[in-house]
Amino acid sequence: MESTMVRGKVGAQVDNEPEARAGGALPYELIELFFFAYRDFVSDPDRILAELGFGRAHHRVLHFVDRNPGLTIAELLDILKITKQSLNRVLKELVGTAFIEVRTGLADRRQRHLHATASGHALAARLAGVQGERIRQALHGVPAAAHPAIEAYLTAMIDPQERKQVLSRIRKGPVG
Amino acid sequence: MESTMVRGKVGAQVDNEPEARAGGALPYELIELFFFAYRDFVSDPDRILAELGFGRAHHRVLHFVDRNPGLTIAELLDILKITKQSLNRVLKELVGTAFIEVRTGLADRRQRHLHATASGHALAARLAGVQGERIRQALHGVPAAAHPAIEAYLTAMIDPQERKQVLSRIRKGPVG
DNA sequence: CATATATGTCAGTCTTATTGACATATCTCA
DNA sequence: TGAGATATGTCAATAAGACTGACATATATG
Repeated sequence: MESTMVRGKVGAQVDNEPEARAGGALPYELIELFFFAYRDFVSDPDRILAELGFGRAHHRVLHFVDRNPGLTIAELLDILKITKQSLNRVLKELVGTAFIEVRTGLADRRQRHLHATASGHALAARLAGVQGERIRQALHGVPAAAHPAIEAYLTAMIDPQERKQVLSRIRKGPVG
Repeated sequence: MESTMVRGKVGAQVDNEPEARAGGALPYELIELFFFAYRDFVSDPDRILAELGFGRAHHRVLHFVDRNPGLTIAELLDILKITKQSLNRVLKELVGTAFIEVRTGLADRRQRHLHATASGHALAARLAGVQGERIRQALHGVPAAAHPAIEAYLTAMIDPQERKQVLSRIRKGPVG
């Protein structure tokens, strides 16, 4: 009943993974924990967004615009990995409700630079707040010494080819 | 107010979180890492599923049925937190393609007990395999001593009210 | 000027989810 | 036994979020 290890290592009675053997038991616990953890992680913002008639797509757009002021359409599409048609509706709604502001590029007037407005930033911060609160309480039950390992683990879960780009974007610091 | 006959409670207490802070900067890195990590985590199965004309919904159903043989419709709905109408199409397709088998309950003939077929189990194992591989390589870059902390962290990210139920479901062997 | 680039938009489709309303079989209990 | 309650199935309409394809416009660049 050691609560932490991946289960089934010596599970004699159940032969539940015949063709699964690619070199050991599958980490079912971590697979399912990740699923449930992520679901609850996004549920907090979902409730707030629903009050405003927004969905997760709005959250993602607002979040990355807030974190990367001046982001262009193309950059945002690259981050979100969606098509411009998908982005369009959501972005139009966020602009229409004045949570995001569009400024024509100065150097290149074809570009659109996106910025969160004051209310956009407030909403983004509120959404990040509830998610941050969940993270904070989760970290609370874990030795501080292990916190870097958690970050390292999540980082290593990202596709290697994208990892560098994602990290540089994440760590680029807010507002500026 | 919002629940149907099928859904469980969703209303967590509102954690009023006005603007930014509460006791420090928001953990933006972990917020974004979780987002990107989860996206890539599901991308591997997505590719396999696409070949078969299936989507994520099929994956989830097949996964939990495979892991919990004999699962009833009601139990599955409780795990997935979707409506029976949503489940229906997906489940019908999985049954129609013989990845899942339905058996009428013996004790209670109203119930339907779901089982993965041989091919269903093979597919489930293949999907869990690619996800497990990603997890394994991610764990590789983290000191083994910190592995329990990662599991503890993910567990703590789950809603407290659900945590116990989720854990018992995850750790219990196949129902048989 | 010709072409490439950045963005916008129209139209249609798909998957996954929703709510609402019923239908049917079966179990339970008074 | 008969009246509900329960477990599941199904029809219909709708929505969010994504997609492809095609085309339009403005601007930059060589």
